[in-house]
Amino acid sequence: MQTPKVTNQPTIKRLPSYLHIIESAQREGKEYISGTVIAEELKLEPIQVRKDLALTGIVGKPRIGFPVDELIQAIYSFLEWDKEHRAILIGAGNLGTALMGYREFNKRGMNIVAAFDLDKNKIGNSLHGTPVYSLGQMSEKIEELEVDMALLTVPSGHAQAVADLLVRAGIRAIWNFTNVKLKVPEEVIVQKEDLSSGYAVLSVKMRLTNSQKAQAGAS
Amino acid sequence: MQTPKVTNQPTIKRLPSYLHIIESAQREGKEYISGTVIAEELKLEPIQVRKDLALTGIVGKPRIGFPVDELIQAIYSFLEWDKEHRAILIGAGNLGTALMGYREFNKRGMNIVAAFDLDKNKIGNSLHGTPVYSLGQMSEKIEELEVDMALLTVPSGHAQAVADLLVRAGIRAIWNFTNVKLKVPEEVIVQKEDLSSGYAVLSVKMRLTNSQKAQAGAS
DNA sequence: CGCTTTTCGCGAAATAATTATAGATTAAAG
DNA sequence: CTTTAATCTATAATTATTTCGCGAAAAGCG
Repeated sequence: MQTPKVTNQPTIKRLPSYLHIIESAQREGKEYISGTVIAEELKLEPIQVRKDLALTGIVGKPRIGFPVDELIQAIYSFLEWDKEHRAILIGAGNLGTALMGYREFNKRGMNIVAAFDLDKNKIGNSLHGTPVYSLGQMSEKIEELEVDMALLTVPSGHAQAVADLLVRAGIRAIWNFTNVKLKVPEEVIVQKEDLSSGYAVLSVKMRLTNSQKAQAGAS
Repeated sequence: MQTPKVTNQPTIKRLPSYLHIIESAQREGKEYISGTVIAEELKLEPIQVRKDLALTGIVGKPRIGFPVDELIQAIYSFLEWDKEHRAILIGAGNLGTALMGYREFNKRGMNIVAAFDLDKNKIGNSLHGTPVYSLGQMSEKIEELEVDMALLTVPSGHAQAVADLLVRAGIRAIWNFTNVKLKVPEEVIVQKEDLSSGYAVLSVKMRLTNSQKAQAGAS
């Protein structure tokens, strides 16, 4: 396989967790890490880890594993986390503030350069080092700051209206933390972060576990 | 198929978004909704929506669709969102506070009955109506309040230690919002909410779009 | 009423993702 | 220097998930 398909979503979603482990191996001074070790840490199959890592193009050495530094670099490059992604955040409530304070994003190339809100008490101040502007200044700032993406953390009632503003201001990628399905032109990328879906999975797992226990008790 | 497999994760993750649309149809007074309409709203294939909904056991009528009230009830029941899930939250920072204020959880059967933190200023007060206790009171309160699950929103450095406490206190399900892979006994369910994985997907989408544009420009 | 259209359900086909197998490579032990 | 065990790659097989094709049901309409 010369160029494996790069659109395997499950694989892409696993890469950050691999990165975590590989980086901690790096901190421990290890030069190599094997797929087996990563798999054990994450309770996955070694074969799956190796296949996922193959996507980055790095080849491992039998008996010792993959070169840590190269692997980290390759994952960063695959995700374009080695380049700066300038982001803005709209809605500086609790969730928005939490995201601005999330250090990991910085390491992953995301730079939240400005936040926007309606709250007069927040406007003009800064949160976790990010200046907060009024919504009215958004278009202007998007241009001025050369923004690549927007994190949307407004109350759901305002989500679509703000998304429309963002699109008109030229934003091409929106990370949507609201529970609203946004209607945007097809060339605009929307990544929806859906808390309910995680809760749904958890709920079903709990139900299955409980019914298993009930069965075990009955038999 | 008499009993379709109930462990189709992608399907389960889509159910909440279906629910959203079906409930808004209900608010508009509609008695029936077709898979086609739901699919259009979410930009999915109608066939996929129908197949997913089949999991709930509800049968639709040709030409008009699925009965709204029954469908909602069936999804709730499938996810056990028609029963109360008593939850606690550990780590009343920005993210934790945001989650406590997230009204949708209440509608979905989740009742956050207590929060725990180390911050003296928070302990004794309440946030969004949820009382905040000290971490030391946790085991006691878990028993007293008959808690089913725990939302973990502490700084990653404390995640494993708190998880150990939770397990010892008898918690069987943890919704993990930290970026730490928790080590817990296998009978304990952990649902990890991984922000980085969403960002990874978004990043790759952005890269592909940009390289497409570059190609289009070059040709 | 009979024709047309929409939508459903089922079984089958196609596609995507994971897991298994086989052979090759290399470090370390004997 | 040979053997052993761990790990890799590549290909094949399996399993999971999505999509298709077809016949049937039901509403709307002439």
